[in-house]
Amino acid sequence: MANKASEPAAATGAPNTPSDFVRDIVIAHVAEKRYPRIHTRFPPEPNGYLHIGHAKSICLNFGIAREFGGVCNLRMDDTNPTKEDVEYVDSIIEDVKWLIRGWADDRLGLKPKGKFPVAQTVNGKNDFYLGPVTGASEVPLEPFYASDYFDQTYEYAVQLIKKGVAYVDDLSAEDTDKYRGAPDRPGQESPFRNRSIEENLDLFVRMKNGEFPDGARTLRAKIDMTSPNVWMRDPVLYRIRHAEHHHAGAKWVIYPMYDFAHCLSDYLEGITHSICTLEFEVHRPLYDWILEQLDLPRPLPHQYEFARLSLGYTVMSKRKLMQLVNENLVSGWDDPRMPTISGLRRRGVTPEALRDFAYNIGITKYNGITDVSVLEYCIREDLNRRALRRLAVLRPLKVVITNYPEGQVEELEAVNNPEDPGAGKRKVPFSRELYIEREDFMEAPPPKYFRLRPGGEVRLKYAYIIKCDEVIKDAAGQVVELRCTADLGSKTGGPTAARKVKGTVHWVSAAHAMDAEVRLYDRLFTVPVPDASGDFKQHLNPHSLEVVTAKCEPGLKDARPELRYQFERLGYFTLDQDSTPDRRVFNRTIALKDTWAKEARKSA
RNA sequence: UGUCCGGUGGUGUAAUGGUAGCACAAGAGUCUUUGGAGCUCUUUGUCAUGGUUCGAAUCCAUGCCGGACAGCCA
Repeated sequence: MANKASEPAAATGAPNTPSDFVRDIVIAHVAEKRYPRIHTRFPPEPNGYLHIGHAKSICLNFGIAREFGGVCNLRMDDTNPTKEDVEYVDSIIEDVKWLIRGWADDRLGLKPKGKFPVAQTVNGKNDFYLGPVTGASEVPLEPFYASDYFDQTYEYAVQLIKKGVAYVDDLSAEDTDKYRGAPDRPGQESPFRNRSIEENLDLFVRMKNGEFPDGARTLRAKIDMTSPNVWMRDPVLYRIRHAEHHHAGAKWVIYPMYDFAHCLSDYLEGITHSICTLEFEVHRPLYDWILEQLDLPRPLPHQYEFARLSLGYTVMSKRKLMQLVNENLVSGWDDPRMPTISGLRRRGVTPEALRDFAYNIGITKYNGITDVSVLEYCIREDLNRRALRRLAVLRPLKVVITNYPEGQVEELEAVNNPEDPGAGKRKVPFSRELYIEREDFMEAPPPKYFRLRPGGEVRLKYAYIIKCDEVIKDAAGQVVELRCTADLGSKTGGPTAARKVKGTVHWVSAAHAMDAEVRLYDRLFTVPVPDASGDFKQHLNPHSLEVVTAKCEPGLKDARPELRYQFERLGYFTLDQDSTPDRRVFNRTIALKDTWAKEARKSA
């Protein structure tokens, strides 16, 4: 056991509650009773599958909701119909629920299907609000959608125009670019910047009505073209897109930009802490500006930024992950080699392991690269506790026990999980002909090799000590079979059971073995930072997937997809969805630590 | 040569003016019917220079280095 709890739990007063600068801020706000309730949100754009970097954000946002008695809304940030799709919406919902189940699912804020913000009066002012539903509900629920707020967003845009702080611009995209200037050079005002409010109003309505083609005009905030912050140089608020929206349908041909929609979505939902990644830091003045221009009666949300996750030996951007999928370099978004949540799930990683990982890496504003070994450690630690031990041979080598009677079968007792006595025991059949791992025999082994060699002895796990008498080879000189004799008194409880033998080896009875397809995964890339320069795909690991036919103990016929298995001495495995009743398919989630491999590498 | 944000062992993070700690990684040992797990131990760090202070990783100044930002993407 690590000397720290794997689960943060402020609510129960557990000692190892996560602590970071974001939570420090929340703690201060709770202390001063700044908000009636802490309300966060997780707002992915449905333009790809969620990855482990999103998992970090989910754990932060739902973790805060959980620790401070708040709510975390799941919201689709879907303001760009040309890039989004319901396939992604569905996968996001599944992944989020999977990751927080049994941990923060009671903090998940959803809303009744089809419900929109409702008009209300607060302090004599007009307002819109859409609150969350948590827990069980009699009506069907769905996530929040930024696209459900298009009516309100439009309304707010009109308010900005009436106030004289937004205008319709006729500049082309190219010219908008030119007029913006550069970070170290001020921009210039658009010739359309000083239209009358009436003209702006008229033009904006006509934009909405579809009178203009894509790109013909935009609605822009009127701020300051000379601002040192490029995002304050009259940012675009609305653009024209004659495209059907996956959620809003065909109602709109103008769509709000992220900066305009996001702060308003936060406000409409009553979000208090809008937590995002560092690249939005320069957008924060705009976030605040928009909300402050509108005369909003309720407390305004505030934005806080933290460093996104970078993991070694993988890529994290949705664009690059999509490239791997589209170019068939992986089997799909849920390929077990992908850093996606669905890929990790299929690989056999549990939500607990992912949450533990998120806890361990912390939250800061420093952009570093996290070592994959941290993830691997969290996965192993979790699986070591829960995995059922089984015997399986990945690369079989036949062994005949010459002094063991032909036709005899013994049912030997094997421990299911030494870490968990409650997991019980099982029987595995033993007979004269067995398979052992090819790697567990060497004709001319290097020093410190503890396994089988000609004339040497090794313990068969849960069975006998055997001695290798004869090595049988084929015409090509390949070792194809070993002839051994067993010390028949060396079985557990036997007279010579206590004899010390250096090595213990796993095995499977040949006659009883079940064949299974086993997929062995390795890291997807060969270098720590594949996208450091050039084409990241040139660093793909050609050996990231190896498929073998393994010999498994017969009990593995009953393997269940929700369980985790350790094939002893090899690694952790889980049943893949490609399994059929006739053919089991296992994914290797992760190999066991292999100090022998390290030793062998050292001497090589 | 713009604005904003950062810089603590190899990596990631803590210490919020008072003993630089934790985890991973690495190494040594112990134990073991998994070369797994466990247990014990070890190596390695405050970007630099000044200043404030009894005392600075922490506050101030300057410098250096790194990141983000110039989509009608999010």
